[in-house]
Amino acid sequence: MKKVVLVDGNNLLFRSYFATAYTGTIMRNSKGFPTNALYGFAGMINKIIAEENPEYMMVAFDIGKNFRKEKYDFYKEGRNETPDDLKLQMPYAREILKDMGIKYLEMAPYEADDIIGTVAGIAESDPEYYSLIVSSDKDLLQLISFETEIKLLKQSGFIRYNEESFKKEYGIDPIKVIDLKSLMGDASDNIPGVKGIGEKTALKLLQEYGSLDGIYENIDKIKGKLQEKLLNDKENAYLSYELATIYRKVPLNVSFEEFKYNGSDGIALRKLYEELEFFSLIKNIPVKLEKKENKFIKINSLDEIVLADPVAFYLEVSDLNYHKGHVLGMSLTDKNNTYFIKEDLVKDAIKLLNNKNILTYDLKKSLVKLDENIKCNFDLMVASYLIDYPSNEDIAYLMNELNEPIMTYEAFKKNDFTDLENIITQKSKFIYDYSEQINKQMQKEKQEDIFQKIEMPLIYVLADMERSGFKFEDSALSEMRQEVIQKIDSVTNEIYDLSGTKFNVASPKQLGIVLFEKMNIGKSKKINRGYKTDIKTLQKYVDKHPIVPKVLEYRNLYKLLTTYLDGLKDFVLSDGKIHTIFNQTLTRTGRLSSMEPNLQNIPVREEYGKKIRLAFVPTNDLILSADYSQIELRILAHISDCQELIDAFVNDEDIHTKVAADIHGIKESEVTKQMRSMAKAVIFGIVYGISGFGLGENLHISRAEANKFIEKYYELYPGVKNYMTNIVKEAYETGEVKTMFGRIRKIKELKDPNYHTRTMGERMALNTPIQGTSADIMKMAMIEVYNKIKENNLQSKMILQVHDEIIIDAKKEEIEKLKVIIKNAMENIVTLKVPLKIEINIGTNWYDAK
DNA sequence: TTAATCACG
DNA sequence: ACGTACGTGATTAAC
Repeated sequence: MKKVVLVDGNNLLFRSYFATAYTGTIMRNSKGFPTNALYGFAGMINKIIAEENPEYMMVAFDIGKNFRKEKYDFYKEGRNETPDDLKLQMPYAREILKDMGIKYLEMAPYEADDIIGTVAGIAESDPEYYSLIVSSDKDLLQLISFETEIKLLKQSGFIRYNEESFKKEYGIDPIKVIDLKSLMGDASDNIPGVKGIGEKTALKLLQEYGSLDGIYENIDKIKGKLQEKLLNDKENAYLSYELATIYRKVPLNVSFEEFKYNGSDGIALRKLYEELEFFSLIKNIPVKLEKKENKFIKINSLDEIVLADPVAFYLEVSDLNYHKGHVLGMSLTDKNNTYFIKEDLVKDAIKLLNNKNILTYDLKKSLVKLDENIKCNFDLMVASYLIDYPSNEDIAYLMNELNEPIMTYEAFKKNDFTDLENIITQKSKFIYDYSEQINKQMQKEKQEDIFQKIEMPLIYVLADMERSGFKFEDSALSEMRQEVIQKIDSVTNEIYDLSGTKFNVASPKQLGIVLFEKMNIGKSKKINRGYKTDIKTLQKYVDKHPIVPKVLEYRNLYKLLTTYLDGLKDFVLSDGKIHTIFNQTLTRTGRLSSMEPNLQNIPVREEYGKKIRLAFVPTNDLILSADYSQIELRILAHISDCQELIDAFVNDEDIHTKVAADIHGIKESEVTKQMRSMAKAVIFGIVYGISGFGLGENLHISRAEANKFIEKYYELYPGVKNYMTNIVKEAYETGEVKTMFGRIRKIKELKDPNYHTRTMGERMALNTPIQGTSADIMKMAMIEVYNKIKENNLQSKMILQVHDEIIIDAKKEEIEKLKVIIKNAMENIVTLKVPLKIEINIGTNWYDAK
């Protein structure tokens, strides 16, 4: 028998609306459109699908006037008007269902209950089908029969009733729910029932006399007050009977085949979820199993593979962190065939690609995992990144964007990689089919140079760095860890003493209440969940109350402990090293990012935290660090063509001291430390597009004073001011900005109607050419350093990049050679109007290499 | 899952 | 009148 799942759509919508609306503020998308009910609704539907795996499914809604109301004015009277915020969402519930591929029905003047009752009735008369009704409305219990079950939703979870279990619990036949309701009434629907009779009494009467008619036929046997109540309200009882009865002859003209559930239209549903901003749901969109032919050859031996040129390959690994995962399989596609290659043949199969034009997605993953030198010409992930297409580590995002729906890696993994062969062969086929199109687009947008000269060669460099890893000696930190734990303990106790209360200091919410309500140490901006308690806010009161510096100390120590002392050791693999993953296709400016763990934010600014770096040690002999000195400012001087700044760099002046001297109109020798650091803040702020307000906040000076600084700066360096004006203007005209080397960043924010968003776009326009050019230069330098190390047959390894710094795990006898190679590569990789300058430091660990 | 916080350049 | 410094990732508490 085939199961038909019948869902009470209105019931689900109301439930999910009121589940969150009571708090007063409801979920909305960024345009302010209410979405709370829809979010819950979509979630519930997903859950039903997951739990019931329905072959047939239908959702019923109320619509228009209903006949009960027409007949009895009081029906559902007194019920609160449906909130506008919920009404607005109702049409979208239908849209969601449509895109999910689920049939829905609505027909005035009938209610959802009537439609469900009718359909369940049809199923009963057809031996092929049986029904499962999903709702939290007990009215529907009357529909339970030998072929109709109900999943009654509760506050959490549900109870499933069939004929037997219902009888057992209530002691009456399901159909008698109508009689029950005619006696007890229903406050929410304003069904009167018999006054003074509730569920308990009504059930007892029905168990004894069978039905409403039975009760009145035997009314003489009922004594006293009860009899009086029943006689008084006899008319209401029968009226209630009529109202409570689900009408099961709605003139629907449907067949069960229309209810067949075949999965969602992934593309349309994705679009809709994007509009509603249900990003978490997008990831789990169940994908319709494509019936389209996905022909591939599953090979048992490599001899079966005959490859034309070019050929696309795709490698699937069992974990997004490929350092941890293992190879699941590979697929190859050429103009004739697609092959599936099982895990044990992968390493040999990859050799068949020698001397061919190779296309793939995420080459770095394959290089790291297979440890083979694969000469690949085209990494679709990197190419997509350059033209602002989805370039997630999961190819599914790009495929979905280009209307080749496939389940996300997350869903695939959750599904234990079921259907591996089918899924991954689709991926290599996709790479084969779409690479040319993306390549053309890349050429059109003039990203070819960045792609060929920077990003593709960089993949090999990064793969090697990731594979090398950074040796981590956790034992070097054991003393520090003990000390930090002990300090946290004592600081916590001091905080308890000073505040007179015990609470979780790590909880911003609790801390806010203690500081700003209980102790009243000052004022703080109220935010969503309480008071703002970040460093900037707390520092205002650092002298006001001794608890404040203690809280700051706690925070500092807690961060060190959780993120670094405890956090890092979990990433040490069996080789005693930490292998990060560099994300090459994530940032909007062209920088890299590092994750699992992030090795680009290891403490350095504070002496104590910096000691974490003691644990990062060489596998060779020494750690060598080479960092660009003020690269972004040099780039600013170059692209703004500001002669004063260019001269300062050419003459190797201390730029911050010079600017401080210029601003104050004094000699450089007269510049105080404070003046210098203020100038530094101004210079950095300018690069970020700071306002007088922001600078003032930062330097603890008035906004007017800050403005004066900025004005003065512009006056002294008109080229910079000029650059800022021009780049923003250009960005507005073209909708994008470029780095010196032509890398594009599109800035949609500039077209946003929101003022705040637009000004943010302006600051991006201002900053990106600088940050991005710096990233380009560093990438080129890395490639050069890497090649030179190879050419010279050195054993030393580049292992890390931190935006303006590279780290080498160095052999001590290679140090002098390395210094020359690195200095030459980094300083001369491009020629600007200003010199590029690096500093090199060497130590026996990362801490000492500074 | 999201917000708050804080580590880095 | 508005809101107020660019680019990242990890952890925890709170929802």
